[in-house]
Amino acid sequence: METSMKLSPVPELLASAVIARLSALAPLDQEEIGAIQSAARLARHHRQHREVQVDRQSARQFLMLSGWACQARTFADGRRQILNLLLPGDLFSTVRQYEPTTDSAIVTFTDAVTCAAPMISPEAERPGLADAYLRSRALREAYLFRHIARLGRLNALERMADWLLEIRERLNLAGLADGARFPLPLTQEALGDTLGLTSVHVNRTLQAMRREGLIDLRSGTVVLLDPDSMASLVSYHPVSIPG
Amino acid sequence: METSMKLSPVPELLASAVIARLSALAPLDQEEIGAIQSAARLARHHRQHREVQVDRQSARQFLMLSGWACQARTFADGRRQILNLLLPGDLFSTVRQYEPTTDSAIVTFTDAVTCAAPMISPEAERPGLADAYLRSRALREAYLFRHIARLGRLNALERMADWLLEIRERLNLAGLADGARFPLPLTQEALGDTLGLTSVHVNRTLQAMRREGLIDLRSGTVVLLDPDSMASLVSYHPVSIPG
DNA sequence: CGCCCCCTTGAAGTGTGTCAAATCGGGTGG
DNA sequence: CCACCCGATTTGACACACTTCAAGGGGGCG
Repeated sequence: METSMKLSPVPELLASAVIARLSALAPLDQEEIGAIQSAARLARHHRQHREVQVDRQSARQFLMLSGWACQARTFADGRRQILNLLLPGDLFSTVRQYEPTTDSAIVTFTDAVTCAAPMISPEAERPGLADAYLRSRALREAYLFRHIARLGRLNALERMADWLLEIRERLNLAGLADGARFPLPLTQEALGDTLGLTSVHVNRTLQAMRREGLIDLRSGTVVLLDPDSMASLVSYHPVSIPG
Repeated sequence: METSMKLSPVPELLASAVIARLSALAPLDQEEIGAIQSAARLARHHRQHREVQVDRQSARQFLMLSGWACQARTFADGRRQILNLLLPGDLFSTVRQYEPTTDSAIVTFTDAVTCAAPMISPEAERPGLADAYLRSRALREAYLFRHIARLGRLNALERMADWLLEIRERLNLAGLADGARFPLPLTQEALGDTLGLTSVHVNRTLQAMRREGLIDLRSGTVVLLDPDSMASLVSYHPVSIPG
């Protein structure tokens, strides 16, 4: 409960992941960074395992300031599939894709903080921010494609390896990975819902990776002990958005 | 080879799928329809099983005038996963998501015809077209999410049922499905690459669906004999993009 | 201290993959 | 018009990756 409901403790720090990520995607000028920081001052706090409700009147797009969340689809019989992971620094929107309420929603894994994404209304005035949003959306699509290929064609070990490498890459962009070490605040059941596996098999897969000396995973933090051999296992290449 | 390389046989007919689909997404005025038809006059023809190369200088986005294609990822060992199907009327772009040439590309299943998507440069001048593009992109994302849920959590029979219902829905939007009957110009191997299965198991699954009286599939045309029970099998709801 | 959630492990079942061979069907050339 | 060919479909037997069911253990928090 360290992320309490009190208002914005130091907005500069709160927005650091967003600023790191977006300015890695496109250079931002001082005014643009200021716009993000003011937006972060109107942050919304979300407790863990809650559905994220944002009012679509205020904005079309939002920023994850901190915490982990996901878009997930739940089937009638309880099966669940995580569609898209939301990490600190990510830009997201809240289109309800399917009809009924059980279908698709944004749910937090941890306590999280979001805010409306600063608008880019006068077209030419904030070229960096517009460009960063554009690239952020392109990245998002690249990761959706990777997710599809992973679920369709990789086995459990490969899925896990590919996914861990992706998460490191994404956290790294937001300045949240320390080399090959990064936080992983998901239960094995949530991992299963992400990778299309049962939690039991996630457990066995993680055990296998530990035995092979590929990872060290303890108390919500993972270290990739041999990222290179993991990458060659699934011929992993970092995504790169041209032009 | 009936789609030959000769230039645009009656552009009005050529663009009919695009016009049907886009104007179903948002009402288009006469000028906008004219813009599509002129764009279709500069069509590019692609032979089946070829990679689609479009020059990104001419446009960012393109329209499928006719034919079936896909974006697919091929792994180093030959495994292949279809990421996104392109049907007549679809709007698509050609970002290379991954690095090497083997990784992700647009490939035709049949002979196909594409053209550059008419621009929407002066913002207010073509509100219908801009809106249609926006909704087209939202639909595309909804189908990507559906694809993910399918691959992650459905078994072979469910995947096939869900996918067939989706294809009918999409073809229907472009005016290309005749009730529950529609063309399906994919080999069982291509179906496998779409659904994350082997062609052998696709075959067995189709046999099972025939035995159950769910489908009639012969010579590139499928008829859904019992769409309702198929839909309840996977709790299928048509996608709907709000406001 | 005790509860609850999460992780861990085993044994058994099953859906899908693999390998291999036969058949079908449409297009081509003789 | 027939013979051939080659890719696509079909079928069977077997292997194995993953699921299911079930039980036990660990750790944090009230």
